[in-house]
Amino acid sequence: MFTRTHTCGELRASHIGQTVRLNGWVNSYRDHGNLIFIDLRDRYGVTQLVFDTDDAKNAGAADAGDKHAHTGMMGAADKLRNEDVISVEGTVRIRSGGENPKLDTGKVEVVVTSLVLLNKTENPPFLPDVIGTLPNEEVRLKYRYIDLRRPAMQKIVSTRSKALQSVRKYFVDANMFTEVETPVLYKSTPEGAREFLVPCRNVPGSFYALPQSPQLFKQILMVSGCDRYLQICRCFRDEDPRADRQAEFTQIDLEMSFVRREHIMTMMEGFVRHFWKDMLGYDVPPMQRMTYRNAMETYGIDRPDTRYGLHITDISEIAAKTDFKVFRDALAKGADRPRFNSKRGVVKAIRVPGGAEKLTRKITDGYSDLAKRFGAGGVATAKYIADPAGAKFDTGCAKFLEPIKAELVAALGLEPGDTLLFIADTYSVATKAIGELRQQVARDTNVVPKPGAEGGPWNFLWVIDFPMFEKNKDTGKWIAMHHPFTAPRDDQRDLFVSASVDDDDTIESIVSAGYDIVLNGSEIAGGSVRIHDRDVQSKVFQLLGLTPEQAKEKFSFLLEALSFGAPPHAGIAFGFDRLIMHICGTDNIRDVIAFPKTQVGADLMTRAPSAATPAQLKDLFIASTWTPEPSKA
RNA sequence: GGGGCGAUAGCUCAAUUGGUUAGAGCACCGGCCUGUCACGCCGGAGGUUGCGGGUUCGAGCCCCGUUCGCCUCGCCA
Repeated sequence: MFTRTHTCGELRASHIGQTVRLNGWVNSYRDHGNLIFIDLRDRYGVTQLVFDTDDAKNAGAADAGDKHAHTGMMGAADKLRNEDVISVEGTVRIRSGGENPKLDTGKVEVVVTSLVLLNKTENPPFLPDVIGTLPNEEVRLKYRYIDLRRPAMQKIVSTRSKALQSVRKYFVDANMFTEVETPVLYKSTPEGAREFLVPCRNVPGSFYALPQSPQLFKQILMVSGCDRYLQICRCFRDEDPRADRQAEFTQIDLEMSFVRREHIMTMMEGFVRHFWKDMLGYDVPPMQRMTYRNAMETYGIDRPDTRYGLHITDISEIAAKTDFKVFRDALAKGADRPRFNSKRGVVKAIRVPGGAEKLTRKITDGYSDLAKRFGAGGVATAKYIADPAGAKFDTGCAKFLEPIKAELVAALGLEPGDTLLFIADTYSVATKAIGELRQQVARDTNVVPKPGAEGGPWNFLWVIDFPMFEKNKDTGKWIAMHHPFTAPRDDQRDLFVSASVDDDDTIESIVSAGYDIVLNGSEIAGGSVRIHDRDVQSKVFQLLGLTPEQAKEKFSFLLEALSFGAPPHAGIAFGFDRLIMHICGTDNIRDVIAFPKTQVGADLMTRAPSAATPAQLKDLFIASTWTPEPSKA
């Protein structure tokens, strides 16, 4: 009936003379009266169809008809509009009007002898064949099925599909991983991200949670002897989204038994190499490694973008030698703390080459606002300029810098024409603020290369040696930096076991066996060697402030499993959506998800979430406490 | 929860510092056109300027509130 013989991207000069049937959407039409061109589109491409009164008759169309009388096939072709779905039969021939080099099928056209209108469309809100600006995202999301017809979106969808195959090829086919599915209805463990809850009808008043990750199941699988586990799984975190983050996202979840850090890093680096080769033909060079401390010191962030310099320098010792109140006050904070302690007062600086010209007063004024958003007091600035009497500091806090000029020039490699930016505060505040500042300066001075997909460098990086714990600013309690099942680095075990609950400085200094993969400033994977020793796991819970009773209530199954022959194991999870973003060169995660959600978790197409009926709630023993706020107007 | 930006025809955008009947391109409807490929030509229809208040002789424009979308801080073990 309408079984096609070819796709719309398939026909070439070699098909000339053949009778073919094509199905697809009307991409555009050019109506010349008794000659009508239709560009027919499917996901493989576009083919030009011709409806010609004379030709159709010559080609043997049963009912060629006449457009002006609105009869037969010509009359029907005259009524075709963009996005109508049609099936046509016809003959392939060379284009007599010259080829169209923009189309893969541009040498040929199909003279239609039979037209079937499979489905007439309403006037669509926008056309997949976008000329100029895309409609705004609200419209694209509401009519997602139209947006997905766009070739650019079709390409992403198929790239994502190919990527899934590539993942399985490496792990399952080549490296003996077993793909295992774990529950989506899961036990609530209210550490970490906020969870989505699912009421349980059979046990009134109780709830499942949707998993933030299958972390504990995959560890239990290791105890089960699974040995090498893979799951391409959906995870749920009820937190506000960002450009590269959705509440519902996909992870490539992995775990291996009988390995330590080096083994799993080698395996995963092999995957990255395979994946980029498979997807883009790119050979990933051996990946650099950077410690967390080095990343924080030099880049002010745990996922450094190493495609550009603008390195951060700690000038605390030099800054102590000048009488600048901003520096002095900062350095007085936690002066008795160890060198890298989060509470120690520090002064950090960035040298911006050529900044004296590139960074206007307006731009640098904005930097203080940026620093304030991250808790710092502001940004001190000074230009270093050429002068007949020798290069000198100018503007900003210049006069305070003259006494330490020689040392600053040596420490920072200053050249005339540079601008210096300073942030002075506690280690944790100054580090974060100047790390954000560095990225803003990079954007302002145009030193960020195009993304790798557009020909820029792919800078892969392992970040290792994370702290085990960090302090929660609000509660003052220790929390696991990665998660509570992360093991201390092998050489830290004695220090860890000896740490007492109230010894903050020691707890802060313990290094974990965690590792992240960072690509161009974006975290694409994170994992760790896991704790496989029940006593070590109990100690972690203790340091996190869980009583033995609480630990048992929440994690008894894990502690029991660890005591019944748990092998050493380690794992990692890749953010699959982010991998696809990099491969496709987009900075919007919604572009790589077929049916994404908005900032408030809404699906604009289906209108989810929606209210439940009283009957549904009654079945679930749920009552809502929500009431609309009375209007203030 | 906080900050920023935005919303005008189906879509993308205009609309002089608050002043006539809110315009254009594309899409749509009608007509013409036999070699186009962003086809062309003639004509037409299409608006609660997101919504609700307010200021004003007069509001798309100013003020307040609100809804929705995007970016972001917090958050994301």
